[in-house]
Amino acid sequence: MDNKTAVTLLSSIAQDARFSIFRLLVQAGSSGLAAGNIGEKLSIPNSTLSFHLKELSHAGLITARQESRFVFYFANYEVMNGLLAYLTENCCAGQQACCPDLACSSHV
Amino acid sequence: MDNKTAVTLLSSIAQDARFSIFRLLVQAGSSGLAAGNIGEKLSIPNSTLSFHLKELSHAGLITARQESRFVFYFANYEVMNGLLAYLTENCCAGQQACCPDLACSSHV
DNA sequence: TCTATATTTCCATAAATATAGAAATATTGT
DNA sequence: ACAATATTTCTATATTTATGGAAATATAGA
Repeated sequence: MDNKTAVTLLSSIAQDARFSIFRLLVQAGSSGLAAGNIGEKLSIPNSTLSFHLKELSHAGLITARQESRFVFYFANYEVMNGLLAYLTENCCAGQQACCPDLACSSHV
Repeated sequence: MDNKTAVTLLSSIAQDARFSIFRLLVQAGSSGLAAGNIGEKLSIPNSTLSFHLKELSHAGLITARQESRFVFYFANYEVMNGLLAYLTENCCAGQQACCPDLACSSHV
């Protein structure tokens, strides 16, 4: 993970619609959600939805899989975790205990 | 933390210059960095830097403190951790073990 | 192949964001 | 008050990103 990748990933969820989409997919878990289903739940028009889904999948945060007539989308947990790890990794920068609670446990 | 706040925070670091600035401040730790110092290290013109510093501090990710003739900036670890916690909090969505490694430890 | 349904591309437009020079505004030491 | 230094605002411009209707492209069942 480098800055460029991190910024791309962050940009992909730093937007209302896409943040909501990602959360929905996170909650849907391994069964995923069909594109139409997402658009319905969030009241997003087809073309707009498609645009955002492409942004997310292009960044690598979600994955698409054709299933029958539908295209199912899934949250990519590993990539998300990679991003979080990268962020938390530098959160203490040597000096301990700058992160009071939880987030920094990753690189203990 | 709600979606709106999360998106604002994410937007504030989802940008090359600001991501670099934030990292620099994270590494600087409790001693912080003067604005001019940041601009020098990252080769960012005054006005551009000021714009980005305002974005970050407005979002709440960094804090400013006047010290002598300089304005020192500091990473706001707590806010950052709050964001990470919010992200990881929903990363498993009930079903366990969807987050193989580290990031999800926060809400165990 | 025809039809119905699902999703994506095309397109034009709108809105938000980033950039940096120049001028204005602090702040402090003398 | 003056001079020196630091930072911010103002301004215009450039660039990127978001939006959604309409048309095009899948996909699969009959």
